[in-house]
Amino acid sequence: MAATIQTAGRLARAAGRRRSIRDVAELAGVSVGTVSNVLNKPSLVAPETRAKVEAAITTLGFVRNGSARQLRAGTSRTIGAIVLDISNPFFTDVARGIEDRLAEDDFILILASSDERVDKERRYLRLLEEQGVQGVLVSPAEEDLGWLDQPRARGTAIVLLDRPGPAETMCSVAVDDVRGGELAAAHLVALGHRRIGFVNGPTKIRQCADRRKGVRKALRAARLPVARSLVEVTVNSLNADGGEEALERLLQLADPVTAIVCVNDLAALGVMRGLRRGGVKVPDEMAVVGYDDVEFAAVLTTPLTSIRQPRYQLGRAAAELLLAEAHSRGHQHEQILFQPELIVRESSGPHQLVPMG
Amino acid sequence: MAATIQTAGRLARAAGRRRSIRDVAELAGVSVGTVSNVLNKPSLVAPETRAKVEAAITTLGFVRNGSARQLRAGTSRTIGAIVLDISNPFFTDVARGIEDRLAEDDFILILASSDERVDKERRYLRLLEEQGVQGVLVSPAEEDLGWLDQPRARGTAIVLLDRPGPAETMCSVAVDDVRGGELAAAHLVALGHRRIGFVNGPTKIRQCADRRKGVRKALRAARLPVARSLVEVTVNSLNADGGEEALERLLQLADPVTAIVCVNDLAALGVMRGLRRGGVKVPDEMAVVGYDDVEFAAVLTTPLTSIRQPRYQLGRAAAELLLAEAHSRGHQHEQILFQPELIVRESSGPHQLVPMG
DNA sequence: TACCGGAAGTGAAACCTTTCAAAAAGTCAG
DNA sequence: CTGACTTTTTGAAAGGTTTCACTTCCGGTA
Repeated sequence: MAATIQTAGRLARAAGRRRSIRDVAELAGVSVGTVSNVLNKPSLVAPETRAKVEAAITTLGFVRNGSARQLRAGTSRTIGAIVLDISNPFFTDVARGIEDRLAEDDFILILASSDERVDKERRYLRLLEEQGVQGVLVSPAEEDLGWLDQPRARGTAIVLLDRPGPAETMCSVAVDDVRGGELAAAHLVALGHRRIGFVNGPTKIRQCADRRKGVRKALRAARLPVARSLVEVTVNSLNADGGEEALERLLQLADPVTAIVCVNDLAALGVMRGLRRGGVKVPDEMAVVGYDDVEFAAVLTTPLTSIRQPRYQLGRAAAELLLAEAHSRGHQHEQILFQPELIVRESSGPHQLVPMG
Repeated sequence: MAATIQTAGRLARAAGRRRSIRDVAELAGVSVGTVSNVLNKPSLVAPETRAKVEAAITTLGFVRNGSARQLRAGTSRTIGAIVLDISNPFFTDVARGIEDRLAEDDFILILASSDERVDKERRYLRLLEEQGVQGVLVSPAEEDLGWLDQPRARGTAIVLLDRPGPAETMCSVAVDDVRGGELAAAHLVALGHRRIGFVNGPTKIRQCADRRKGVRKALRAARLPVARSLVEVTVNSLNADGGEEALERLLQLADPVTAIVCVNDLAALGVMRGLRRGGVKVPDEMAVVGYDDVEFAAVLTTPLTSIRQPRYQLGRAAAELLLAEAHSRGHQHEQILFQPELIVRESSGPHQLVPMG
């Protein structure tokens, strides 16, 4: 698959070692302390001196040695983030939010993906600690958070990402999944639907459990009998095929549903695909609501109603909290819970009223 | 939108400073040199001594100071990558490939997104240099690569990502976009199409220019008159709306096309959406081919034929090259060009033969 | 002229690790 | 018991920056 088309040319690596602050000082005819001041506290240096030093820096192509700086100053300008899966658009947007916020304070982000594996998670945390990061944002792969105690005791600030934290003891940033499920179901109920299908994943995944809770809550709030108005279908793979499979089960019901809530957009896509194949009109004969508001939800032939999470804001807020925790000594831990948003599109139209059983 | 639900709890930061190798040595009753050896060359240390030291390390919760290590040893285990846009799935997959390859050699990745802005690009490169990275993978925002000369002269290894490099002088990894365009068009020609629409973006974007070249090449190879068999439509925004807009123009032609190649999948999605709205059947009345093979291409109601790029492999190869360049002194620069792959799905069916003009 | 005070610049110590020459300890043959 | 090894441990130097107590340099005032 790969083809090397060219292979030639010798490495032309610069001969000498990297220039140090001492070389700059020598060329500029000042002491090392002065060069350091030009770099860090320019206001303390006379303009002409500063100019001389800056000139020396450019002619030599001097680049500050971050390790030495960090070793001496004892503080870095890096933050780590350990996310569950870097190729998940959710975390990509979160990462972007983190990065943007950090850039404002001239921090940089070291991003690591744990692939939901505890061993990688821990290895990365250790590497980040060694790197001397000011703090780490973690979206933990497991329920148990005990492994974070030691690093915290050592002074590494930690903020939980996409996971509500144990109150009082640490900072966390998450989105209210219960509310999201509630929004989706309440929307359908408001449209007149009285029998709703819910395509869910395994409830040992927190998100699935929470969203389910929200869906049931919405029905109860509308004084609908949950047992009769909600048909739950659980699939193991939360993708389009899983959705289509779930749909088949829902269509075989004696007492059919008129609307379907899916725990994510990929599953919703499968449901919509199946409906089209079966000639069921969306939204006239079946309303569909997804979750996540992924990129393609808006651009489908029948645009998909979905629940949007403030992913970018989540990242920004997490970074904000971490910077605060890392900087100020007397810090109050905060648990921030973002609210998801219902984005109504064509896939959920008003239900043509049928005589209610 | 955000609501703080809890805010309490005082920071319980460990009192003392971080434990150093000296503390470990003292507790274990050995010299610092021995502790260092346990950490770096355990085979040199007698088993009992090693055990004592390891015990001391765990009781103290010692974490090696990476800055000091790097300062002294002169070499880090970090690699930087500057990509155009971290929220683009293309780069996400590439990043994953990079990370996986680096992990094998116990390197970690510092990932930065330039947002296609030259200033951010340069700022990040500087920060990475200061961090003492062994090398940097760059997908440059601009044609000009002069700004990479200085860092390279200073000894920072650089590999171009998703951009064929100037031969001989540096390593690069890219995907053959000309070939991709060729594959798409050749596929349609093979199906019997003799008049093909091409929805493209501005040709100053390299990818657009290259893919266009490939499309034309395929037609010439089939001995079709390019002027008559190819209808090019250029849109500025390469998204679904752009695609739908381009479709409208194509449908108004006196001599209509029977197939459409789109320069990316999002545009293809717009085209398909417009076709469905207009009641044109895919693939019977119009074949559609996209480019990128994004996640949703396979799960649409009419799955989309597309061109797949070996993104993960691209990342792996880039990391491989960078590690090689950073390690071995007498290094031959390599330009790797990956070949894209045609993924045939339902959206491109055989063309029902009409009498050829 | 002598002295003062503030601004500018200096230079050595400290940060924590790795490295390496050399010392110490242990092993074995003679 | 000695000498010739090998294995293990030691201790101090080195790496580049920041920090900070000091010195130097000035213009201005008494």
